[in-house]
Amino acid sequence: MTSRRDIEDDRRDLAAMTVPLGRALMAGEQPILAAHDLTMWAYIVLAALSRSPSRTQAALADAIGADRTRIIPVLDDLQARRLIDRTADPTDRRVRLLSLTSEGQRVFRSTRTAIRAYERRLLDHLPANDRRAFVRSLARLSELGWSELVSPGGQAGPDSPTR
Amino acid sequence: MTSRRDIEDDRRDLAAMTVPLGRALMAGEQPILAAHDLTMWAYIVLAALSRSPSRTQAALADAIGADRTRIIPVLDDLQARRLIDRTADPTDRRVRLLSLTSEGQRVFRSTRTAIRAYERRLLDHLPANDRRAFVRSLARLSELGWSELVSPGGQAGPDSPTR
DNA sequence: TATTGTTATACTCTATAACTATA
DNA sequence: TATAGTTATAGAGTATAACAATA
Repeated sequence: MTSRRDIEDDRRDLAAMTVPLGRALMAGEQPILAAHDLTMWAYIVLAALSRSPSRTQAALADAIGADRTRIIPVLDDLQARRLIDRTADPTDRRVRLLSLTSEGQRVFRSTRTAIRAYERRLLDHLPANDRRAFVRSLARLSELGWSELVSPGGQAGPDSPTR
Repeated sequence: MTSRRDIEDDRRDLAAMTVPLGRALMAGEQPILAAHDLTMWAYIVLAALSRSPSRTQAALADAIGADRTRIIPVLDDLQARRLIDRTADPTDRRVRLLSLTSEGQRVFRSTRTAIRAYERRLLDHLPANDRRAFVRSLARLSELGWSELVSPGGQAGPDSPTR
């Protein structure tokens, strides 16, 4: 007879399930983002600034796991479209203070609402209990931080990539 | 008072949690794969062939969501190391029959065992119930296939990428 | 001298197109 | 002519390095 443990172990690796799922989720968001005239990176920036304004671009890049140099064209565009404010700090003119404009907030909220509707349709494939546990677990693992994810309970492990 | 629904909706997007988790899982597997002298793609190929041998390279590429052209150097290497058999089908000499050698099976199994141990340490961060529900849900969603993931219950949606 | 932001360059991964051989 | 496999090339996305401004 086959034990419960054997059954559970007969599955794909977590990475082999998680990575393609992530790609599919990004692809699923794509048309929604396009309908709101946002790129993925632009949306990520708006989301980060909606959580909290940022005092430097480097801090923002760090918060979203992006390279410092890569968000610059994104910020240029968002600023030109008046979705973010980006002003030099008077007390340290090297620094750029970043925050959402009210229009930026509006665009972000409406985009996120559409994305949540998409996610709800997707999660409908799971029974209600599992659905809650799944989202909760995902959130929990996401909070862990790079090094604990890469080598749980363990030593150093490989460095975090810039993104 | 805040409703349960509001609390649940105050979270990151699924993609924003899933994609970084996937990257971390890949990074976590990296040292294990290196210790077994395998690249990620080599491991993916071994895993696919362990599930079922493949009659053509194209079918294998398709099964693992890879480009036909990209697995070729991987197969060259695995063959040179006697981890896979790769012989021309006598009935159609265009075709390459692919299967694991017994050494390939051994390497794959021992690598997967190490990866499972890593995953277990990681999943220890979740309560036992959630852990089971999480893995079960991940498996369920993974079975859905690209188009259902991208536009659940919906229309066409963007094409699947080659990988 | 150190740091923020920026620009220019290089690199990695992936996809596309062109070629060979079989059918 | 169509298909499997292969090779060579081009493209996207990303990271690295060098630079200007400010502290």
